[in-house]
Amino acid sequence: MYDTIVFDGVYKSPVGWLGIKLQGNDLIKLDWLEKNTPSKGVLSRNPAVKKIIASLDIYFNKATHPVIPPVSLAGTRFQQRVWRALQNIPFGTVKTYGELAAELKTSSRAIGQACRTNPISILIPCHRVVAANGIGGYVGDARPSQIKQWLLHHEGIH
DNA sequence: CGAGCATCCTCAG
DNA sequence: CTGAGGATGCTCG
Repeated sequence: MYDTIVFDGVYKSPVGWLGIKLQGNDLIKLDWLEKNTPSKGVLSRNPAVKKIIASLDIYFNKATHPVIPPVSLAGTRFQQRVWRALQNIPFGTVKTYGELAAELKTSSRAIGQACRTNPISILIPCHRVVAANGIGGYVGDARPSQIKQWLLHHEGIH
């Protein structure tokens, strides 16, 4: 899946490993890893990586949403708009695809598509967007996801 | 332009 | 309850 991507660091969360990819000091990708964990590990001495790891620690240990470190997002103008809107959803609350669509004057499917291409998990909380009837999809899969359920539960949502 | 989406709503059984 | 089907806006080839 990420055969050609070399991450600058990894983070071991309670639900799986996250890969951290930088460009300069900006975070450009934070995504769930499958099985193989890059050899650099969590002990990177890169200060920018350490900063991101600290933010993730805050999210997973203190159960609040951390200040988002500098990111550089590659995407269309529409995707940037959706990703910015996602960052305004507070810890512990959810919105449906339809609600976000109404706010941004677009369609629910377009919201889902933009969520799917979000390059930065957790810090840009695409998991707080749920379907009108159920939990909705995650990481490109329309089926209910264990990770998404865990994250929502972590934020006190049943 | 056409197809594919992490959706939503309605309607028929 | 279930499933089919149309509406929807955006992206990619």
